[in-house]
Amino acid sequence: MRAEERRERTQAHARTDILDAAIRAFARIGLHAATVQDIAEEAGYTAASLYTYFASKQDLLDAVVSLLTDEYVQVFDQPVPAGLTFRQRFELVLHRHLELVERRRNLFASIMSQQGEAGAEGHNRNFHANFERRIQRLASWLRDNAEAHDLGGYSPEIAARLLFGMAFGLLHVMGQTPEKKSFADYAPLITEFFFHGVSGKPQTGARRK
Amino acid sequence: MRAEERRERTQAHARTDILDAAIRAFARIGLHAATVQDIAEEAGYTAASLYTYFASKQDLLDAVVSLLTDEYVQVFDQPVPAGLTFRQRFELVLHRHLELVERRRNLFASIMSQQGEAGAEGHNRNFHANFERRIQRLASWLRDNAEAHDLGGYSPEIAARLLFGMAFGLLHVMGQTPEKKSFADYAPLITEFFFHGVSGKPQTGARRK
Amino acid sequence: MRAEERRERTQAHARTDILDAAIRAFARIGLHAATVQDIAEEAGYTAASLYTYFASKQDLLDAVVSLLTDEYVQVFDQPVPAGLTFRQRFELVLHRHLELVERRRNLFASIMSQQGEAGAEGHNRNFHANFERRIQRLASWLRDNAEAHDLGGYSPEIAARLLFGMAFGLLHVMGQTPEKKSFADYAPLITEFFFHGVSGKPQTGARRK
Amino acid sequence: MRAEERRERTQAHARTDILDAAIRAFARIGLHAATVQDIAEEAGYTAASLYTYFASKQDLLDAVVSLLTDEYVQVFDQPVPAGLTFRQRFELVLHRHLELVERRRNLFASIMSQQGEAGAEGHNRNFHANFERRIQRLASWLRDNAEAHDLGGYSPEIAARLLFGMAFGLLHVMGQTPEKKSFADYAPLITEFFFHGVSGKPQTGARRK
DNA sequence: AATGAATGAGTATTCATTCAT
DNA sequence: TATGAATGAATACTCATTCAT
Repeated sequence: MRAEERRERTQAHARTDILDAAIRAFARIGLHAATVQDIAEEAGYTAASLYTYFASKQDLLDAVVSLLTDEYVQVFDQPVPAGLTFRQRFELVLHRHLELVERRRNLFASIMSQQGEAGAEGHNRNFHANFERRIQRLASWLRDNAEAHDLGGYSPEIAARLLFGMAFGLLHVMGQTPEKKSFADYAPLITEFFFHGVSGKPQTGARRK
Repeated sequence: MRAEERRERTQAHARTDILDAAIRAFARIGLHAATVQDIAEEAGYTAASLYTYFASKQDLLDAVVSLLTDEYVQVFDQPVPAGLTFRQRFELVLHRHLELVERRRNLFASIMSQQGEAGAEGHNRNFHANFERRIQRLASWLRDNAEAHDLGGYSPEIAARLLFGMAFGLLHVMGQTPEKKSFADYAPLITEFFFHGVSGKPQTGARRK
Repeated sequence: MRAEERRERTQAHARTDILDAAIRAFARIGLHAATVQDIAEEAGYTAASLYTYFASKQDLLDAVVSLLTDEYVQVFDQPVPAGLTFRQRFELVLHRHLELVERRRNLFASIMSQQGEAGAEGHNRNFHANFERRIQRLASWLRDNAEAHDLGGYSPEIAARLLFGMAFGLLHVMGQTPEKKSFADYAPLITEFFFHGVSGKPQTGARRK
Repeated sequence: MRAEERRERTQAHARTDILDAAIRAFARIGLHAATVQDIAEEAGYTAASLYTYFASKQDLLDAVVSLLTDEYVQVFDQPVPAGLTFRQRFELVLHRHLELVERRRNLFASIMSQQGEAGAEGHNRNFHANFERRIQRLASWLRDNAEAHDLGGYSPEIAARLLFGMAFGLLHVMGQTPEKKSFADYAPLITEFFFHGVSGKPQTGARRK
């Protein structure tokens, strides 16, 4: 039946719209502060209507987190030009990720931190699972792309966590620096640091920003 | 008047007790999930009584965050043995910080992430301020302790954020690793990575954990 | 037009199907707990579709109650063998009624009690009316079948209410008694009690169950 | 401590007040229809305040049902004049019960019927338990007061259920009869019927009402 | 005729906060 | 100073009902 198909697609579209709206609402109001009402308004629905598409607020929240994780993970599947060195591939992928993070800035931080929270087991299980999904995908990418010596003996997973943390640490620079440089512009800095730490070839002259 | 002094001291003592209780409650129940009731119970007071010492829940929360930041910042003032190299001093201070973080594990993550949250301006201003206080103190320590070339051209502030992030990134390894090693045991690894990134002297043989 | 007739018959058929489903749903889920959704599912329709056949949930509920009352009332019109005494006819009709009640067990109790409820006038008016219809039909049957002395001076209506109540009172024995005897099996006991109370010819030996 | 005692008594008093208000609200609005809001208004509290005294609406409802059952059961412990026959004691106790039922009219019916409802197990368990408590207490009273032959072979429990049902059946006469006779005035009629059914000494002349 | 989708009006419950005692 | 009691403002979620397709 065509009708059914069309309906399904419309339904899926509505779900997507709502998820997008939820992301905006969460980013604007805060992951905790945002009420179902807020999300509904952002989406142009009434609160009751959201329950047509999501069983509960938690369900909606889980879907958002999964969506963002999917976005992140998919970056690894985007093609990269042939002939690049490991470091070049590294920086390219990092750059793409930082662009993503920039778009979802507020949420990224929220989600990162959420899973550190104690409390009602259930709530955070999903946050944690998605965080780990990111880490594991990044680790697996490292495993696939780095030669044995490229990681200098660090396990891909540890390296992934360190890298993830570094990006997170820099996230808060934004808004601090007068020149509104894009967050993605930090890709070279992070890359350089990842590869050589502070002992990389010390820049003579001006300090690196 | 002595009486007044005594009262003040008693009052201050009560505040401290409550703050400690709040920290325990937040760690156990979660920063968001913990109610004033929960904190009061943990402190052996009634909820109403807390308002004798704190103007609002937010006030209490701010005090907790400040307290934790104070703890962190004070580590820099603890004496270090003379004659250590920069890297040795670095690792020592880092070790002490990781011990601190470990003790406050749940809260550290919560607070880190909190300031990423958007939302009702007021709520997070304090989180952000305290986060920055940590960063700035760390940066200033780096400035005071590192020779120009020690940071390889990275600004102390950027270096501080990167370091902070790295530690945060590793925080989640805990509970994953079978051997219940202390979080502070990661000090050498983080130090090594901070100084040389993955390109440090590549370990021949087994990968570093 | 034939088409119109057919349509009407189909429509009536659908109504009946829905009513049957509603009865099942009410019995299974409870008169109050059952939602329009529940009834629709039981009937194989969607909730919206029910509104093609019934103006409102209340309308549907009223129809259910009327249907059950009709069932009850119709028992009086079923033929009884000739030559029976009043008491024999009484027990026969009672037996048939108890069979009916048994089939609709859960609902009978609900409806009995419902009309005792106060509340939004409108809701219960119909419950009450149907209850009274049962009482009046039973009273009229008693009037038609009992000789003046058969009711010992009790007005048929009072007798009807007492009889109705007795049956209701026993309804809750079910499930209590280990032997899963049919509810209709209580017909002789109720009959005997109706005619002689506890002072009927006292059974020597074992007590009656 | 006196203060604590006084507080406890005040608390108990408030609970009682609320229960009374709840009984009024349930009677006026209906057992199901009454919202926490309604009950609170009737009690002169806000809805939130009720949660100081009762953990949930269900808790409050259970307390109401228990209270009414207690009232009923306590009647059996009231002294009866010495030297009365079984039948005289029976009618006296019945009379007192009918007075009680009359005062709580609407609720009695609601509660009677409630336990017949199917649905979410938990909800009705308490209703059923309290109903059975009444039956069992009545049955035990019959056992204690009736000589073996007084119940004509009926088990006390069955007799209790029949009696209970009869009263319930007559409950609906009220409001029908023009003369606003008290419900308790039916005690003699029910007693006579309980002892002899319709075949008691047939009244010559006018039918009994 | 049937339904997916949308919604208004609830509904119980929570919680930070106030205040008289 | 400490608290029991009271409450206003939310908040997630439900459900009967409507309506365009």
